[in-house]
Amino acid sequence: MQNHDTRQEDLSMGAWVRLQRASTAVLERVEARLKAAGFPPLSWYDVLLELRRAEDRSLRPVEIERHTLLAQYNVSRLIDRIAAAGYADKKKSPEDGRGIKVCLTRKGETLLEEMWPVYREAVQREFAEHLSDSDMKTISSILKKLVSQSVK
Amino acid sequence: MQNHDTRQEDLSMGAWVRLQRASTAVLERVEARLKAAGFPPLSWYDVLLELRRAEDRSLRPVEIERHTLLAQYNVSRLIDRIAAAGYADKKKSPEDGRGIKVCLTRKGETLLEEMWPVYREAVQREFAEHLSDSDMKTISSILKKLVSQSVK
DNA sequence: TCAAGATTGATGCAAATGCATCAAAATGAT
DNA sequence: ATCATTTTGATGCATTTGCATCAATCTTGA
Repeated sequence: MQNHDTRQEDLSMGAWVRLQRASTAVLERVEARLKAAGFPPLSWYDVLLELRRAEDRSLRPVEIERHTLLAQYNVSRLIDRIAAAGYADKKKSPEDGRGIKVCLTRKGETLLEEMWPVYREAVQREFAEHLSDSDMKTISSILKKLVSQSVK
Repeated sequence: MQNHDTRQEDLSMGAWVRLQRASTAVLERVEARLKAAGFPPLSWYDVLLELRRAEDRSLRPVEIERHTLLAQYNVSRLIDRIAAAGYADKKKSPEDGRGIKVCLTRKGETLLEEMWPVYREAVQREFAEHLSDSDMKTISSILKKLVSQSVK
């Protein structure tokens, strides 16, 4: 028998495709609810949330990059947009001449507070409502194995 | 106690975030392998595969839209790119004056055949290898509940 | 100390996506 | 049959992403 038999291959591809379809479908529905409520995309929320979690409510772009899995050039421009909208400030990093610090503004905190109930309900309705608590625990622990894996 | 208690909320949000992170991370790695091998993005493969599965190796754009969850305007332009590269032909639909039929070409079939081993191995290495067969069955059956849900 | 290399963040340009809208054809109700 | 409605597919425009590359600064090792 071959290294990868057909049965196992079907199983992997099926699970793979389902993972992609399910996460895309639900993400689109959640994003649609945020947009319908007049809010920016989820990526803005993610960044602002990371800022709020940080020590002094500020992070360097490179840290945001690591937290969010966004590409460097995307972080750079996402920050520009968020800052242009007044939800964060870009300040020179005191300890690293190359770097900047992205600081959450009061307006950014307010946005987080306003988005949260809408986001929470969207996830509830489009995701959590369809699964049991046990389902969620199960996929959490399985998917955890996929997030940080060795590069090769 | 409130309708949504904090414990349950943490559970849902945790599972939700993990779903998004995991699927994005693995998708990026798989796409990177395809690109490194000189192939077009996965969306091309998805479309061509749907064409090959179809009755006469052709589908109307609206059908592709439904199979792939891509937006209408994205399908329209993705088809243009795929056709421009010679992997499919756009023909007038005989039974519907509005419609077109997208037909898989021989070159498209060849691409599918050439991409398949690379795609298969990418999914194996970046996804399947990290999970047990039982894990894959489990997430398949759980995620199935999320794919087609009522619009509400 | 100082040169080589790595890290950080920005940006010009091309490609892809999202949005709104359009025209053409099909459908359906009267 | 006719007209309003729906469906299908395309497209102009703005936004976002991806790629390659850059300049500035930091780090390391001799």
